[in-house]
Amino acid sequence: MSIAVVNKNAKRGSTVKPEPESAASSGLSGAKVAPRDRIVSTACELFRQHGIRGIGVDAIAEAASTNKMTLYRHFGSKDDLICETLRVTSEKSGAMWADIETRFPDDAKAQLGAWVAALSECLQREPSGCDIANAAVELKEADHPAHAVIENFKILQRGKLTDLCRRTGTEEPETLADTLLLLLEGARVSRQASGLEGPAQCFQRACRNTLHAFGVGVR
Amino acid sequence: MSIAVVNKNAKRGSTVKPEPESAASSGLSGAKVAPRDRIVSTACELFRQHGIRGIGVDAIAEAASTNKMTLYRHFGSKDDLICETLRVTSEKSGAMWADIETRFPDDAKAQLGAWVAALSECLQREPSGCDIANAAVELKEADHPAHAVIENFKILQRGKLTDLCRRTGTEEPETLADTLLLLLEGARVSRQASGLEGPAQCFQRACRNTLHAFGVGVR
DNA sequence: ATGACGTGTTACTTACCGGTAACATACCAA
DNA sequence: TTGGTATGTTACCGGTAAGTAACACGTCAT
Repeated sequence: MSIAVVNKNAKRGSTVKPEPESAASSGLSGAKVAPRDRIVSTACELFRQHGIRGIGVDAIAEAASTNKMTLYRHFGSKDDLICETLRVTSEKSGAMWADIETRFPDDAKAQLGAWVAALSECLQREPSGCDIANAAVELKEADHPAHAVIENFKILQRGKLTDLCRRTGTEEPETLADTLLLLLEGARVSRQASGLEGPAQCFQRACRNTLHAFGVGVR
Repeated sequence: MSIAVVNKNAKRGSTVKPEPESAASSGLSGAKVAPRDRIVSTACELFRQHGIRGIGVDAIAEAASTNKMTLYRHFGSKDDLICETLRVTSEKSGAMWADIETRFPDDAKAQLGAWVAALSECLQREPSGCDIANAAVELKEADHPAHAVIENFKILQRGKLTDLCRRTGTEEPETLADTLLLLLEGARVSRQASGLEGPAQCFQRACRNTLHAFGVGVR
């Protein structure tokens, strides 16, 4: 099983102090990010890169410039940490929604167009698919606590999008919203399996076609 | 890390012979399935149930009514076995295509309709998404041999579908095919994360709408 | 009978990984 | 100063996983 060597029970090579603030891969410069936050953001990144099962807590802690004990003081278990990263990811998505709403207040059609554009752009940038959906694929144990977070996010996302579609005045807003969600999830998973030149490349066009078919001409 | 207890270095509980032919979960009755084939079909099943990283070779061998040594005599490594299961899954998909073609010879529109219907039915039946796409999500190591199999399958599938769309006489057959693929992948991943009542439920309707929009009225 | 061949069995090695214990250190507030 | 709190360090435990070695057994063709 060619498992990528990422873990090996971290043993810091150097004895020197690792520069009190090395910003821990999080873009913020001298913001003095607390260990807990470094751990969460690092975990997000590494889970995305290696998969949830593909990275160990030790490696996460080390990459966050801290250690396993501190990690376990903040999160009782790896599962807890997983749930937290999913929650943070959900919140990021919520921020995107808020941003769209402030940019195009009271203009449902423009908001829907912005949603497609934002996700399309995100699709170009992020090589990995939807972290939440990926977690659902990886965590098959039916009783895993992450499933609650996943379900919650999916319901919220679907509700918001359906609502937005409804505000455009289209008939069958539910079908429109679900169709767009299928295209989105499909594009994200397809991007992982087939790259950017695969079916994912037509995500934006497919969305526009769909919107047009539902009588929601954008722009 | 609440890992489902499935492996624990298999130790057969009974000493009695396990009935020379217990059919190893493969429907065939007294067909005397060879160990190799039992292993492959069992692995397909268990990978789907627990994920590729979630099940060990020992558990697979035991579930196939054989043992790890025999498994390793047929497949040099777990990675080899993974590739083989993906190849088998690809072939099953190929069989579906052949079936559709024989049922509606020289009728591209009917074939496309049958494709949607078949996948939709498969979506109802199989709780887990596309095994190939799931493998792509789980195996993040860029150099994993399975990626060649995955890519090959995806290219083949896309080619076949694009060809079929082209034969319906529609303009932009590539866009139609890619849109349908996005809907399919999306439905499969959404079914895992949100269940059957989620966005996946509108897969068939979304496909019909798309076909209609591309001037390919089915039925 | 005699091999060869596929298979079963047991035991082992190596390695990783989640999680914990015990102790040391730094910093901040009263 | 004192003491609490968050953090760092090291070492360890138990479990599981991939992969291998050595040997025993059955079957089938010659």
